[in-house]
Amino acid sequence: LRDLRAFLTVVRTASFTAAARELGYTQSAVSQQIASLEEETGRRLLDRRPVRPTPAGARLAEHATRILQRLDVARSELTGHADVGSELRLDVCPLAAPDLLADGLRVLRRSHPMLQIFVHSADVDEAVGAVAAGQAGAALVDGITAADSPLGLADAGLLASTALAEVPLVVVLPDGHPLHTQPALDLDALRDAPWIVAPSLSWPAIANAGVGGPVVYQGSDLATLLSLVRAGHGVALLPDGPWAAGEGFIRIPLRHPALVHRSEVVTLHNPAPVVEHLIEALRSRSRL
Amino acid sequence: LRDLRAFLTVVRTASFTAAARELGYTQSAVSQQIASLEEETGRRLLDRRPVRPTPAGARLAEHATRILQRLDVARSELTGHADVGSELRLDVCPLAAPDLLADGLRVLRRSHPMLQIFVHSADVDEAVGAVAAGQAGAALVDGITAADSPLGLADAGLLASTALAEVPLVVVLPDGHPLHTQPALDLDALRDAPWIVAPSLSWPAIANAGVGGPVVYQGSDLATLLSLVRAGHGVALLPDGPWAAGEGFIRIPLRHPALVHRSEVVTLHNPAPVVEHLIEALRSRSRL
DNA sequence: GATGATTACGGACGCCGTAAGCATA
DNA sequence: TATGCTTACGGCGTCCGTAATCATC
Repeated sequence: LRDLRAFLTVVRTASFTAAARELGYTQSAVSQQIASLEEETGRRLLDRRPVRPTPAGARLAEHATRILQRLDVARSELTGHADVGSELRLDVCPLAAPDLLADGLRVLRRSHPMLQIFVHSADVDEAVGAVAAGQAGAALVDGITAADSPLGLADAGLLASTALAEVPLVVVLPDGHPLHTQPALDLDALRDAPWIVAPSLSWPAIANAGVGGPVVYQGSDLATLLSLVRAGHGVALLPDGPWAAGEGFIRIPLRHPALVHRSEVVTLHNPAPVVEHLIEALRSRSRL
Repeated sequence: LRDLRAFLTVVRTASFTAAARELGYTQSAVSQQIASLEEETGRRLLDRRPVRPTPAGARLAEHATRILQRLDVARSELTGHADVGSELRLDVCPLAAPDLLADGLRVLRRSHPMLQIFVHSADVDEAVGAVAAGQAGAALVDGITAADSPLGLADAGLLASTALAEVPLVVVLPDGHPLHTQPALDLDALRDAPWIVAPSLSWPAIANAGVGGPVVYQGSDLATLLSLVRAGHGVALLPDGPWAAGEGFIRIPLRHPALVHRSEVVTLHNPAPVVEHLIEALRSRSRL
């Protein structure tokens, strides 16, 4: 039902008028669509002036997003674009296998010299959404999970994902932290620590492992994050690697729970040949 | 798009006529709906005589199933049934926390003496589907996963699930099997073994761990499964517990990968009060 | 009083049913 | 030849746009 699309647009733009313009309708039509939805559900879905979803409306918006996302994907798969044009958008999360990305791009530039590649830095949700919407040809995403377990970023079977890398996790502590002499750490020991979260690390996996405590900063930038750790404002959890090097803090392997930082490449199930080629290049250079 | 519902019904019944009857349309209407879908996608979705989905049609059916499932859930959540009537259907997988189920039912019968409870044995997909369709009030499901990791049975955010139990896994070998003296086993050692799979154990998690080999029997019954193991026809992977006891075979703990058998209870996000009560009873008796 | 959501009403399009056509077992 | 899917066509309902109304900042 196209009412759902109208509803989502209204929620996003917080305006009937703006939504109508975007969808090519009159504001009257949008108003009727929302009224139709509210009558059908028997509940008020939007507060007016300002236009905001009610709790029920927010829940519906969640469902509607997923529904339309899957419709988009279904259409993309069925229309089966022969190949991407002269441009390819690639959404990447900052910590998702950056070394492999460089290799993959090199391969792609050699085999498709005329292809213009837009590398778009994004968080996981944005990257996955871009692939689902057909805006990006592929997404390099990452997250925390158990070894050999998929990240499960999109709805089941919605998108295809290929594992690229799994690296150990390290707890990053400021020098002089009470725990900084430990050879390895359990998350339990840091249960009430102030966590500084790298944006691309899926916090739910950690929260699920029983770690609580106030989050003092949701970093969008690794340098800032590390400087905050250095200043003693909190501790961070990062994939081991060169980006976690520097002065003023110490890296200690995470012992328990047995989690890893995993990178995957996410695409449609029937990607364009260029994208398939990229995936194969990435996969062949992966250690998994 | 109600075309999708028609399409799914046609696929399920393998007949335009039967689908039309079930949906309250004429066969002509259904034919037009399918034609509309095929024109819109530009691909043949069904073979006729016999009526079977083409590969593209099968893929669309997968998407359509999920889409309509989520629509059902959205409607259920929004209409917000005050409470279940005089009946409550509970779908349970055979190995999903059977001890907790017994406790939960006892609590429920005490607090709601007039409630008639239908306990419906089902596999995971069936159970989850029944909850999504509003046919069952809750489902007790199980599967194999890493410790503290959700099973991820439904699409993200579609249903609410609560962890009930996690128990170690044991490899069940016939007496005299070459490996039967090992104190613990890695799955690698059994890579090419003939596996006998308990239906409620999610095979993908095992396959993902790298275990292959032909599956000689997909059991629907634990006694049969164990007798097959006893007869030397294969090896099985089961949650540790009394159901895995008996003569003629031996249980050996699974050491690697670090997987557990996990049970969850799955419901709508806003279940009826009776169901909420059941969940609370289960949760409070759980060790998680 | 202006911006913006709602209500009233008329026209166009889409969708379903009836009925005829056609292919396959 | 019979079953069952497809095509043709007509009526009814749905949905959108225009325009007037109403509410809120």
